[in-house]
Amino acid sequence: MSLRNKKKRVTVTDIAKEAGVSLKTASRALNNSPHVRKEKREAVLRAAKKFNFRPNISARQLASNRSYVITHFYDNLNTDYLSKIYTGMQQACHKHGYYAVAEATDYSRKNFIAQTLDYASSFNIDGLILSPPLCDDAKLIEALKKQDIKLVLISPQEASNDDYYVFVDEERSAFEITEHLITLGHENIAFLGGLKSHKAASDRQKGFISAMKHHGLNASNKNVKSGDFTMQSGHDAYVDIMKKLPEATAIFAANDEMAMGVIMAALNDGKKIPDEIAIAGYDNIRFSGLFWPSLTTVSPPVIEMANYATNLLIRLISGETIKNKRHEFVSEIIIRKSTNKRKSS
Amino acid sequence: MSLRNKKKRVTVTDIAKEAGVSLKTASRALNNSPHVRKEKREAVLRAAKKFNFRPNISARQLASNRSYVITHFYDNLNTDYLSKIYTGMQQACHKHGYYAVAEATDYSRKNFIAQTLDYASSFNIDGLILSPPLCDDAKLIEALKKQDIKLVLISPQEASNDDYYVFVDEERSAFEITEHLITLGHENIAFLGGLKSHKAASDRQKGFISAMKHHGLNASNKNVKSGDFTMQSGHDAYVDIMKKLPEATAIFAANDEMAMGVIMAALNDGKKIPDEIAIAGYDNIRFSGLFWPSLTTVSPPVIEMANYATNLLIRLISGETIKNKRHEFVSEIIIRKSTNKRKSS
DNA sequence: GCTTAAATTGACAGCGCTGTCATATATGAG
DNA sequence: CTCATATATGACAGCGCTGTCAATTTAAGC
Repeated sequence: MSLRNKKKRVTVTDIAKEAGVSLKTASRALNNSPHVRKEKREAVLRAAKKFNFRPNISARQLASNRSYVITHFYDNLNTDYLSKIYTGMQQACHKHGYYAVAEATDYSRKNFIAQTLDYASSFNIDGLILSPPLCDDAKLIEALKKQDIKLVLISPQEASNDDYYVFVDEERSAFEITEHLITLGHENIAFLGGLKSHKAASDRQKGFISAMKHHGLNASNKNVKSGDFTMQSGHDAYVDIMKKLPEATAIFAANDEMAMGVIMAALNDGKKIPDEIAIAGYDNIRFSGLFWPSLTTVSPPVIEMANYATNLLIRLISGETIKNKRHEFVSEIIIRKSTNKRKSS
Repeated sequence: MSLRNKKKRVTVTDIAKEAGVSLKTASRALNNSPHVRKEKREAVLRAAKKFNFRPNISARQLASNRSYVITHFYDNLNTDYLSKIYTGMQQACHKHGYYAVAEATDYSRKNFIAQTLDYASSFNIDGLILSPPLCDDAKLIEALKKQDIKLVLISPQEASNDDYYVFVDEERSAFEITEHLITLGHENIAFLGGLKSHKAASDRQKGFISAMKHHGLNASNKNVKSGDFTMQSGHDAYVDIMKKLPEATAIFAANDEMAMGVIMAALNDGKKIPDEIAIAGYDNIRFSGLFWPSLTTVSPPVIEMANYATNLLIRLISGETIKNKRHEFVSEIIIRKSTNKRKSS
């Protein structure tokens, strides 16, 4: 059994001595407790800085019966998305001395809820971030709450009055990117949507339609197709669109993968992109910037959302009462090489 | 300050009582210490199971002056790769009661090493996983070792005699996937390589050439091009290849992104894939399976590598002496829709 | 200035576990 | 069967911090 070299650690006791206060007062000052006189607080903070003090997280965990661990439960294979969430969590956790952990779960498993609860309690998790699809499982959420585990949801499909959550206005972004195409001079624009059951997809479609109407453009059945979010379906949709709406000069797909499928079909069809046909996507997956031509798309601020959610969670764990249960984010429109001014033919 | 409900926790003391042994013996049994008689060990384990005992990690951390945290330091934007490493670490950490943490660093920062050391010591990290490019920074590694932090490297470019590392045989996989093309009947195969300074890329090129030679096929300058790993460069390379080697019926690119660029250029060129030209890539990025046509490629077992590396690290932390410093992995060839039998024209 | 309430401070115990070291028990050699 | 050696076990302290609660100081009211 080898042990880490016992370099003498700087402890709160050392800081307290240096600052001329008691252990407990030093602890309070270090933890931003409001019940510390200003001069003492400053003395403590000065001493901590001088000694380059780092609190021992394990000791704090043990004494306070909290884990200082925040876990993101997910069941999702989109590593792009997961990484962004993790990054945002990390940023927030760092600042407050928490650990961020990401935990894959198997949503389809029979006793999923029981296993999840078991995990959360055995690791003594303080707070949980839930992303789709887990954030829409009312039973899971209820069970977790019963265990007194704090929760923040990311992009739930249904807004609940009881839950804290962050979300992004999909309709607005779809409106904006459609408007971008219109501003470029496009008038015959097709929309390629996703599954109807998917709320985000239908929000995006709403945004498209209202932008078209807002600008006095046509948005009938001829302009709107449905895919299943795969590249293949984007490819097939292009063929279909060109049959029914050959005058189209722009296509807006409800996700990047379909947009890429559209691009490939268009190239295959001998069209120049973006000059003969402009193509926009949605999501800004990592590959969108690497694709060729790079894709104009909507970029949801996932990192910021996760950061905000984590901060919120930490405040909840600390016992703060927070009125505002929801926080809205706005996506950024990223203009790349797949869209351009309509060339008058 | 709200506190977690104090449900009575099951502690080692409870287990010890139930099993009729001392606290310490129970602790030993629970930790697989060899110095426990069989019957007592079994009694303890039975009691632990009966009470559904979960050790309190914080207490263990505090008492043993170890953090039970393993961190992956990286400076890499490839979220696919990072997620896989994290998954592998998680699997291993779970089994041994460790926490897995992933930490982005900024390698280009001036005082990078100092900051990294500071981080590692303040979080009391027990062990570190280093991936490219960090795993090739001799100075960093030396500094870390001086702090008595255990290290395992993933895929370092240079094999060191002092370091523990896992790696994958790139040359062999490139050989195999080339052979796959040859078996399909292709004879005029082009290779699209990467930057020469990149060891993996040149290993892949070696594999290609030796497979060609092994089967008595030509592998001259005409067959070998260089790209820069981007999709755009794959596109450009296709045009170039078709100029110099118009009889080519297959192209093997040293990474998936270039392979996708090749596919797009080929489609644009009016070629049917895979019937008129077969295309293979390398890396099996997430998008390879979603691409259309889906990409035949080489899939390095990143999760397994990270899992192994983490297990190794945990053993090192526990003080085991391990002779074998290196462990080799073999990639899998994944055959999808971008390659097929050569159609005799 | 005196009383009362509020804010601030500190002494102390103890979170649940492991390391140390002394003690007890088993095994082997002769 | 005895002594020496190896192996197994347990008593105890203490890791560094926070919660509790009582003691002290300060502010407020009149």
